[in-house]
Amino acid sequence: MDPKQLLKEHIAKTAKLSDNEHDDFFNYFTPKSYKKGEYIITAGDRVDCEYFVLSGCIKTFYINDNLKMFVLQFAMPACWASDYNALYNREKATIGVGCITDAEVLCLSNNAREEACKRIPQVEHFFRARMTGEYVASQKRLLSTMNNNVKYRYEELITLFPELYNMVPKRLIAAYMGVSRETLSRLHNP
Amino acid sequence: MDPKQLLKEHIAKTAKLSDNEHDDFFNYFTPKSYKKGEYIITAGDRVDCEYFVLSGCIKTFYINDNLKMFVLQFAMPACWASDYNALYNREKATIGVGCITDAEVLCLSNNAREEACKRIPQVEHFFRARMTGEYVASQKRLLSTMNNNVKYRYEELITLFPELYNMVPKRLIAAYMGVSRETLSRLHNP
DNA sequence: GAAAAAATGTGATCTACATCACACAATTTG
DNA sequence: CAAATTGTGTGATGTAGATCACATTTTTTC
Repeated sequence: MDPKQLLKEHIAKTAKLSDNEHDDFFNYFTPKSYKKGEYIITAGDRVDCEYFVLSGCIKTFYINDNLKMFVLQFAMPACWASDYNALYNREKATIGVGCITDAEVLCLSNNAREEACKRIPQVEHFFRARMTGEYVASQKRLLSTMNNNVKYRYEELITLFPELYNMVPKRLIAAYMGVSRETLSRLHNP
Repeated sequence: MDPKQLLKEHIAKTAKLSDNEHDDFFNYFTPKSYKKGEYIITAGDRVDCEYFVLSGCIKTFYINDNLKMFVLQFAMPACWASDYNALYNREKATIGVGCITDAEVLCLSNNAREEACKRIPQVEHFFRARMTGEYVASQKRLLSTMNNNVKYRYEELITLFPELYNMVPKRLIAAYMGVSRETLSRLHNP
């Protein structure tokens, strides 16, 4: 789909932008393309942008001291990704962002977002709604992690996002659920 | 501390309200008092308000089908608490809110917040910043849960919030970490 | 301040998942 | 298309934390 249209429909779910305002807002973004396997943010980087996914699939992840990876998010089209702690608090990245497939994104810098929020109240409203939604989703995931076993959570995930089953290697899905790839593999034949 | 002043200083960390604007905003709140053990929100309720804690300690929690409780948050003074999923999406509460000690709060209804956000841009800015912060914190907690063992997370929690050690029963701290009270108890003498 | 209720400690046993090890399959690369 | 790389399946074994059971301590209530 046309990038501008995808963004417009995404925003329309929570905020009301006039066509002029949307044109205005859209100009704050810059498009970029990445190849499968490329990294958009690597731990230690200065983080300047958040990324709105147009096509492909992107992961955000954390790697601990033992080099074990945890996936925070699989970002499909019309999702946003970045290291928000680093972005908002001007700290170095501890979260990485990488491409699971070839991907196109729209980049929005911290400064651009803040300026757009100041100039266009409905843009600030949109980002408030977005962050509220992310917070609620993150809490739900935390609860599900504490409450349900691996099998249940795996089926929950694949039911919610069937695309992931073929698009994403199982070891990354295991890393999303915080279990070893062996354990995930053993769910089929118990 | 004076409720108005506590709220003012809390907001000042992320938004700039003139004294007039703050007076205006403050009028949207209504104060309430609760006794230790009382519930502010019970699962199944219609949720109309979020709560800004003035004094005491409040928990937000989820109870699963086996009646096992998980604590999402210990809200101390200058923290906010509610079931945000229910509040924003006009659904019935699945998260409860209860008082660990006697507590005083300021209630802000959904309508009041939205009206204040519309009329006072810096109020909308404040809530955006707040939700961004909550999202980042929630992700950090998820990572810590997947990455660290109980002992580490317990010490992390008590280091960050030493008040909890004496104020909150250990079984609730266990419920916050998603482990049994027995396991928490065994951390002392391993 | 005695009785009841709630919270905590501690042993014994069970279990979901981790880790290690290696075979096999699929995908990428030159 | 052959070789190298990356991903997946599966057995054997180890372990953190759950669960059950009961004793002890602390707090609440009348």
